[in-house]
Amino acid sequence: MSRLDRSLIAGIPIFQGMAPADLDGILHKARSQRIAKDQTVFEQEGEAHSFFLLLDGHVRVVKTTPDGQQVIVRYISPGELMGIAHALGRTTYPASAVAAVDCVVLAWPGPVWPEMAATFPNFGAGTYKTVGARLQETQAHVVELATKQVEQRVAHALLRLVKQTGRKTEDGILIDFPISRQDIAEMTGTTLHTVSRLLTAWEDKGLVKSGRQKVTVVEPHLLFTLAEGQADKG
Amino acid sequence: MSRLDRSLIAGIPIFQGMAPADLDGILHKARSQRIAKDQTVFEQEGEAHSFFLLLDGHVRVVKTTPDGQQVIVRYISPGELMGIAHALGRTTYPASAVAAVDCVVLAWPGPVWPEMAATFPNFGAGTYKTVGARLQETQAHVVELATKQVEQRVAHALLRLVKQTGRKTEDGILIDFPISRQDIAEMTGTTLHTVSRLLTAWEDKGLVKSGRQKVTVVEPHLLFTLAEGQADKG
DNA sequence: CGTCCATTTGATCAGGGTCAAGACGAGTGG
DNA sequence: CCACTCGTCTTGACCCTGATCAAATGGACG
Repeated sequence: MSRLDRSLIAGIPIFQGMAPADLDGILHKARSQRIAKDQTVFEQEGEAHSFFLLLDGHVRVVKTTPDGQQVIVRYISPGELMGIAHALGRTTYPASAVAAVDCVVLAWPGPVWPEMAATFPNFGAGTYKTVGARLQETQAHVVELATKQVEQRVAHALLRLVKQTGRKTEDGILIDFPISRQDIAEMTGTTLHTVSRLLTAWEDKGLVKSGRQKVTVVEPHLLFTLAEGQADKG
Repeated sequence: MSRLDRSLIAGIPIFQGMAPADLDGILHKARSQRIAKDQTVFEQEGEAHSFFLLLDGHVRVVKTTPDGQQVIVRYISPGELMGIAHALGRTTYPASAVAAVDCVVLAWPGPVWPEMAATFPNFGAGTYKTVGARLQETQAHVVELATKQVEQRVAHALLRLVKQTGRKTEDGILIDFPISRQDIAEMTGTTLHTVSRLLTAWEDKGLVKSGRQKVTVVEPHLLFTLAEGQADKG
């Protein structure tokens, strides 16, 4: 493996405020790894030997039920940690992480986590803050699934993706990695058929443009009003 | 306020392995507080001035949507922490906590959290482990909402409550605090009507016995097979 | 050019939400 | 002690959202 340059991680929030020598020390413990599209970074139930930082690409975190159904828990963007089971006192990964495109990650052996957290308090605190933020998001997702209609959930999911990974194009804001109807269905607890029907309806209304594994949001604001649309069951 | 005796907290996992003097030090910073049934321990969006340990009673943690719908995120049992927003880098509570029965809690001012975590590493680690465990549970809840039928979700919810707070009676295992059909509906993303129908159906089959704000599970194992019952949408 | 996968779209239908009444039981005030 | 009230629970009727089933279309890629 080649020497890793500290510029790789200098700009990442969780390493903010560390001395160059510290960054080098952290990188020294890491190995860099490429993950081809559709390959897994780590697998649900697998021994949690490492934790990871995504340097480039997009990763989806997926939980699979015993009967084979899948739920996409979240998408990871560059600069985010993943597989931090160790920080939570777990020894196995609770979900799988699949590269949505070719990715580059840094990997550290799990056992160095406590060491790093002790040596660099900001890193430890940042990790916990990440975990806390994810707990909030996940709880918000529970509320959404429990109280909102499918249309609102799908609209919200698209808006979240746009915010997280949107790239401006002449048509509108493009979700910057390949995403299928099936993927959107697995994020929102519905079926690809329903997602397809919603997208074509929205396309007719000019809210989005979409194609094969591609979605562009043309009118985020209108989509937002749709996402907030009135209540339902309960 | 009267002096707090260390026996109050000596048996609680998160304080395990601390010297008596440490326990006294921790208690010295706490105040004890009674919360009458249906009163809130803390409120969603409110300034997170304190964090809490439930000593006695049962508390439900509730998120309310802008349009007034409620979702019960979890029930807290004696010995568990709640309102630990500070540990997650938040300044407001993300949910409300309501006493399901008359309760006794210990409360610490939020700002002492970092101090306690630094002084008692086990306490800090224990808190994070709690947060991690809750993240896992919440993600499992998302998967359940996204992939399971209402009947299975309600069955699971009852089994969780039985495991958490069940008390053996001659009829079976009683959920040890008042819980309404509406409460169960808010835990599972359905309506009180559907919960009522399910419970009467189960009662006819001899799986449960239930009454006003009271549920006893007679045949946990049969209920479990029902909860695991085959797949569905997706 | 053929194969495979993503997508679309129609038809059907059922799970469970909504609407509407009532029954039941516990607590309250007279 | 009784009447009343309020909140919980039950139950029936109806119907809508969205899942399921089934096929066909259309790109992408080897």
